[in-house]
Amino acid sequence: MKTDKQNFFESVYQVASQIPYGMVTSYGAIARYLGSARSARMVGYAMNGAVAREDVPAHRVVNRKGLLTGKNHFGGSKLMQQLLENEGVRIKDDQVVDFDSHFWDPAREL
DNA sequence: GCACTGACGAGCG
DNA sequence: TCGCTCGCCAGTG
Repeated sequence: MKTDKQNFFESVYQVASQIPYGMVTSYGAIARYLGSARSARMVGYAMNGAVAREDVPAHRVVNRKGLLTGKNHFGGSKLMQQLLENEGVRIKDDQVVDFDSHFWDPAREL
């Protein structure tokens, strides 16, 4: 609170909330957009609190391999997969099908 | 106050 | 080409 570090988390939430419908991005992409390309782990950590926020579609954020690494944090169910499939994103073996086509780069779009 | 962990990513062997 | 290790940054024990 009141710390600049908090701004980092807020920035992650804002970027994630700007992800278009049916699109996905990676932690590293967001981290790079924020200026800390090597802080992808922090982005994932920030998403931990983003799940509690409806304004932040954390299910649209996956790792650079398109793997739903965070699905385990979505109540321990396949909710994350279902949410993505509901948006037109096909999931195969916990991985985004045609990830490259659904990839949304904040640094490029924003 | 120190050390380990963690929804990752890139580099090196 | 595949697998392993190191780096980053903040939070928690």
